[in-house]
Amino acid sequence: MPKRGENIYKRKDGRWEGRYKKGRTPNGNIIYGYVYGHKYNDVKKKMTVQQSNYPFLDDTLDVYSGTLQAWMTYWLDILLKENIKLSTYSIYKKRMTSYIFPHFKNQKMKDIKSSDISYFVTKLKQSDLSSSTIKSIMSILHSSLSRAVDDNHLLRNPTGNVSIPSFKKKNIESLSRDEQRKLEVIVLKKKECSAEIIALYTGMRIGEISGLQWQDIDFKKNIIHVRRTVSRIAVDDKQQKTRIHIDKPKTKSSERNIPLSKNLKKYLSEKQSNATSEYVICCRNSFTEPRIITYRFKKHLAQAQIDETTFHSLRHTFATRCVEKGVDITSLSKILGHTSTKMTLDVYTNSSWENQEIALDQLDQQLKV
DNA sequence: ATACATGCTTTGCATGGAGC
DNA sequence: GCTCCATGCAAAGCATGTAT
Repeated sequence: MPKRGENIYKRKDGRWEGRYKKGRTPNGNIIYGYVYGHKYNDVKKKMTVQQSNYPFLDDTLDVYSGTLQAWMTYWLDILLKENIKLSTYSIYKKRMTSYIFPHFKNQKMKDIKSSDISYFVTKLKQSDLSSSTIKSIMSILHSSLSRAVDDNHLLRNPTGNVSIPSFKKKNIESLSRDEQRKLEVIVLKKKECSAEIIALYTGMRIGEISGLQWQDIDFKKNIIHVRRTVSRIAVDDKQQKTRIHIDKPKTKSSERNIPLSKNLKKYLSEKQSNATSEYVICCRNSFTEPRIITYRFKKHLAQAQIDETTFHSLRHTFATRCVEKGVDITSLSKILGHTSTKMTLDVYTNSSWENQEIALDQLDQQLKV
């Protein structure tokens, strides 16, 4: 039976058709040859015969003669920049200039062999970078080189079979009901609007809360619009090394509407009446950058005598409470801004046994015997 | 169903400075 | 002198699409 990538498919007329590469047009498009047959196996045989006539396709290869550094810079600044977020661009730039360029110095891209890559990895492992950073550096290197291959500037990608050991995922953390209550007691006393309350009752991410403006809250329709994220990213600037960046949310599906529940509505409209800024979470009459929100959060945790945890765990807490209350997974996904329920399930299937029991009870109620 | 490649966001840790 | 915020650098963690 056909396998993915083999390029053999069954046609509507009942025949099998296989395609093999014959060469490339001047602008890099592949020229295919075709074989047909009534049986898959016939086609496969014919394909192997034909393909052996075209063993190498490098006649149209337009080898890039510049340095790795020149290629990667072109790749990032010209080919990639429009398609990625500024924050990603800034990370890539940093990894390139700090690790990749200093190592490969003026080496030409076409001369780099897998052994050079392995040596680079060895060097990185000897440094005290974490495996996730090494992975990230290597993935940048790998994707820039595979773009060179795709664009016919390089015969093969030397990073092909260099592997980095992966690492384990951590369990998600969320607050227990008791901890949640203790935290709420602390933050509800505050005069200013609390980021924690918003997180606990909407599940919004820290950057989203940071960018939340009063105009995003529709008190008539009872909806919170998630439209902005705030983050601090590294920039190429002599004056400043990092800068606050306000952008659209993480992904398309993150741009979403969250229902505004009754008590939260009451809480928010009270806070709105003495608001001093267009931003909901206010710091010096403007938005509060995520960093400051975490800073305050840690302080509140200490006051509430709750163990150290991350702000993101409030989002998990929200989701956990939703599961406990029997919110279905599809709705939860939408509220959290996941593109599919897959992510939601991946994260919350290992929630506590108690939750699973409740979920099963929910299921059980649908069973009409 | 799971793993991997890639993109994007948040956190950890360190330090410095304005303003009380 | 202390509190709170701001910044810099690095790492960790989250999310998605795609290949296996």
